[in-house]
Amino acid sequence: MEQDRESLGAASKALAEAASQLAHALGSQARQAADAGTAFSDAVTSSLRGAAADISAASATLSEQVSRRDDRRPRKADQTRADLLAAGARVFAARGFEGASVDDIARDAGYTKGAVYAHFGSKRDLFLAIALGSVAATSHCDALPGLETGAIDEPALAGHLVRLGEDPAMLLALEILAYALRHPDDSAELAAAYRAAFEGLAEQVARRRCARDGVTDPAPEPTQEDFDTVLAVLSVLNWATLGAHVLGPPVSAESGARIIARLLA
Amino acid sequence: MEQDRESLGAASKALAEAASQLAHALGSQARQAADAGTAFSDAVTSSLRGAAADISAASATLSEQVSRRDDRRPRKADQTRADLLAAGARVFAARGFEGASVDDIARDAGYTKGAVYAHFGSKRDLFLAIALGSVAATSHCDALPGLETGAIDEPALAGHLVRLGEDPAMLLALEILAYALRHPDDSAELAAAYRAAFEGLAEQVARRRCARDGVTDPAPEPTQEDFDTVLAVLSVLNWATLGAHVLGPPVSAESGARIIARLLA
DNA sequence: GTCTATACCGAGATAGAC
DNA sequence: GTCTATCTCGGTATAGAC
Repeated sequence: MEQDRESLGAASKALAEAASQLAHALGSQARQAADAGTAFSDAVTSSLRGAAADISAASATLSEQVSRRDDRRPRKADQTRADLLAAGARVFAARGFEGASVDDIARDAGYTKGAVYAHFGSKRDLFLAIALGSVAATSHCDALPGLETGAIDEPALAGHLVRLGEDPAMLLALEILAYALRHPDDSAELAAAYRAAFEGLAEQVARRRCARDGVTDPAPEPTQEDFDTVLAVLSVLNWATLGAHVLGPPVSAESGARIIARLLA
Repeated sequence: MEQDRESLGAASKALAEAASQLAHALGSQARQAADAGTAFSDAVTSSLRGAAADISAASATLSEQVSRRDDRRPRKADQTRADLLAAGARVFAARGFEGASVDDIARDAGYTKGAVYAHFGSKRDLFLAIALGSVAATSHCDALPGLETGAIDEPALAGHLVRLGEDPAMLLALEILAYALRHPDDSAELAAAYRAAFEGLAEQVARRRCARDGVTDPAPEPTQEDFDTVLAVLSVLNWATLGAHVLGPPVSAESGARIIARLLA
């Protein structure tokens, strides 16, 4: 079943990556036009999130959704592209952007360097494609079990955090953050993807608040306090799960779960 | 005045680095003996914290404290060593461990590679010395203005977070975390330093709690909830300040300040 | 589209002059 | 202690066969 999750994740990233290329194109245009590019970016990222949601909804009919036209050919290229993206996610997470070599990634995917440069213009392009796909993928996922229903099961949450801590995607997220901080030119599109994930969580928190207060609003506007809460939850989600690996007790998934429960009370 | 802070910081790191070498030696012994090395490590780290506290207390008589014996010589070597450590902190923060070259660091300090290898056995050794010094230095510093007194000045806290976000040391901390996660063999001594910082903050939070409740205990034992609070505060301190750089509003220092005030209420 | 071969450069680390 | 010169290796990226 690990294989199932793997292939599904790879496909998910492939779709998100396709959308990211659109984002890249739009981002470049907006930057060249030198006007406020946020309108463009936000439009793109909302479509990104929509695509990611589609994946989780209809995983069976995924391949048809990816290729809107020309469905007859076997489309071998998309498969190796997805393989390379998945391998890149693993290797970049394990060794970082500078530490990972293109050869490592190609071999991990079962190909050679030539295949990588046939699909991506450079190591940087490959990383950006992976990063955008990764951020989009984490934005749609059930970030916190039982967030909107109102019942926070603390042990279940702790288990969720343990799994998160073991997930290489967390280390990849750390590397993406570091990359964005060190490469301001590339950070704009990454930021757009992050913001989409952020606002999605804020809406969930707003709904939770309304449910708690007995207000029936299908799409409440998140308040400043909701945004603060999301920032706190995400901070703990990221920092505490990784810190637990290095530090051990008293830093632990259980501690993180208690804090998040406190923040959402 | 930037220079003053610079030279003081360099000296601080030099002292902490001297203590770190002791920690390294002890750590190796403990690991070879294959018994629980935590007792050794904790003893070392508490001495580390003591040394760091000394720095902030008596910055004027610093050079005498560093060299307990043989005070007559000019000790040029210690100066360049400190220069290299300070330059390494800058360059590692800016480009990461793998991205930074030894030549970059040497040039930033005003020397050449030869000087680096005259003082440090390898790039890894240099990084570890810097990492241990950096963690120890942040452990003693006034992490949060007005933490123990009980009055949290939210605007002042926000200003503090803005300065933190601009501090290259935050990016260095990110890199140290990534390095520790990717090099388990080296993470033990880093974890010890981190734990010392963590427990120092927990004690402050415990004192704050006692002050709030009207209990007069000069050295209260931190509770589990205190540790949770520290984890949350540190998570926000690290993740939110860095995230604000990439994302911009609604992720901001003000948001982080509000959260921390909420956590300490 | 994927491979092999290679150009080209910069990395970490060492040796020996001063 | 510090520098210059150099060794060796592995990196990104490209060219061209198949």
